[in-house]
Amino acid sequence: MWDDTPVPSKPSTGETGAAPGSQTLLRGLAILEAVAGGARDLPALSAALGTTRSTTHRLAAALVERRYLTFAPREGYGLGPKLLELGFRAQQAAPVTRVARPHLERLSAECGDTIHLGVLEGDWALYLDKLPGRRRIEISSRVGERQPVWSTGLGKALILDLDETRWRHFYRLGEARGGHSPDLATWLDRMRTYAARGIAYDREENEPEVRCVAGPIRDAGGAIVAAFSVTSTVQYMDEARMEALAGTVRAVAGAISRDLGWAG
Amino acid sequence: MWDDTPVPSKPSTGETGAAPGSQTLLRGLAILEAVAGGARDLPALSAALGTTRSTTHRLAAALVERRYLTFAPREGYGLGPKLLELGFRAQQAAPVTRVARPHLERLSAECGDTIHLGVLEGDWALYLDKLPGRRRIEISSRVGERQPVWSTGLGKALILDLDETRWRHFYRLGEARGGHSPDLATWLDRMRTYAARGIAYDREENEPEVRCVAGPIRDAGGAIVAAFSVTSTVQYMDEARMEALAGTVRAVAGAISRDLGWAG
DNA sequence: AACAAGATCCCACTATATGGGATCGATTGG
DNA sequence: CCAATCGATCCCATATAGTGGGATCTTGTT
Repeated sequence: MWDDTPVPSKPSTGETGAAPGSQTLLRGLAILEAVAGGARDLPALSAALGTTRSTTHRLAAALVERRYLTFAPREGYGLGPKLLELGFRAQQAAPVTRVARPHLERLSAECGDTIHLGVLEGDWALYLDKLPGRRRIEISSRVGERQPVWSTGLGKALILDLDETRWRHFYRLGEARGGHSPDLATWLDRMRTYAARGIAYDREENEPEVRCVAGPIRDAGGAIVAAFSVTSTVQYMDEARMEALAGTVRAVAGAISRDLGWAG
Repeated sequence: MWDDTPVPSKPSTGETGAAPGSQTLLRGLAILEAVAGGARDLPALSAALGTTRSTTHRLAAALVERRYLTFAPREGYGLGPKLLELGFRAQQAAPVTRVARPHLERLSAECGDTIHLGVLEGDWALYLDKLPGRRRIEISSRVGERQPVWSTGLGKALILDLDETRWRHFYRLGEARGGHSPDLATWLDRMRTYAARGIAYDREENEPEVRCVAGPIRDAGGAIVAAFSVTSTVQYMDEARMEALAGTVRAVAGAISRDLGWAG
């Protein structure tokens, strides 16, 4: 379950990064994403792609025929069952998801907060699963999406075992794309604390009002292969609750890890 | 196992349904499905598509670049995070799934059998969700897949409210594609019983050894919008257990329906 | 070190996708 | 009730975008 993001190395042909030779395929995928983004009818799709009705219609029709999209006369286009199937398979491909699910369900029922499960994919934290939680607040995150490692509790839990050189690397990645809240020294200092306790926090460092507690999941070899986080707004997450959650999170993380063969 | 497109004996009219004009897109989708089917490297993909290395590579590269596939030097291709995201969204698009999940999780924990959630899509039962269960037996079904209505417990639960004319229609669909176990009269008779009790069974009618109990889920208007089934092999499902499960299934079906606004 | 297998790149040819426009069906409103 | 509108679907001449053979590079194997 690894994937490194290739860095565009050809400055000659322009910055687009779009390797030509598959226009039709890319347009088809763009349609999928446009529909996921809420486009319901042909004009909307044409606008999103910048193609004519004809072309858009032909591609959309092919996607419907292959069940990647659904089409209903009065409602327009929707995401199709084939995506359900492929998405489900992609999720099952990572054994972590299947093993962690029941544990996280139980935790979710118990604490009522939003729970995320994720892995390290290249320099990013990739969300594999999400359990919404009972509160009416909506945490804006999506399964399949990438988040910066340095700023999220989940990301920090994923790199708990790495050395300081690598920690700096992740901090620098964040620096490159916009200002940080904490300076390097503070951030490293916190990471050291998190590493020592085997739990990572996020105290509104990234998003105001949003706090979370995250724990690392280890495989049989003891390596961190995934992490999960319990997220809520500050009103449900005072210092006392975070401390209490730390214990729970550590216990659940241990249970999942043991299911993966971890002996620690 | 395969999503087959039936090949007509007479290729005169080109009945394949493949609307030309999107070869590249269709090939790209075929790659996705080949990878889902286990193809790991370029030669395997080329063979599955019947295209040259070049073409296959270009399409696969585009899919990797768009995160629909992953590629790792030693492991080859895999389904990518984008599919996770789209699949998750497709699932959330049906509110039933979200509402039913917690109830089904609880039921799953309680009974340990495989549970399916599905809706009626045209003349088919479409699987929306699947909870594996604790037994080591594997029920071969996939989320996003379609099953015949007439032969599965889930399918029969979906059409419980329809009239006999429509029942006959579904029975005829099955007849067209291979022999039935029960004759029409028997089948209709059973359907009447199921309808009267508000629960559908499948007593190895479809697959030997496989039995299930299925219940209908109703929306605020009382219409059946989905159904779920508890499936197991006959060794875990004697008559007594089926009777016991009927009560549980009816209760859970009612609870989910009430969450959807049903007042019954 | 030479070999083998797979991935990646390149380029001339043509099969393939493109978009303008015509058609058709359903909704809206006058 | 008919006219106008909007969206979906179909058709076809054109050139553009995709194809595949082969060269090249990378990585693991004997």
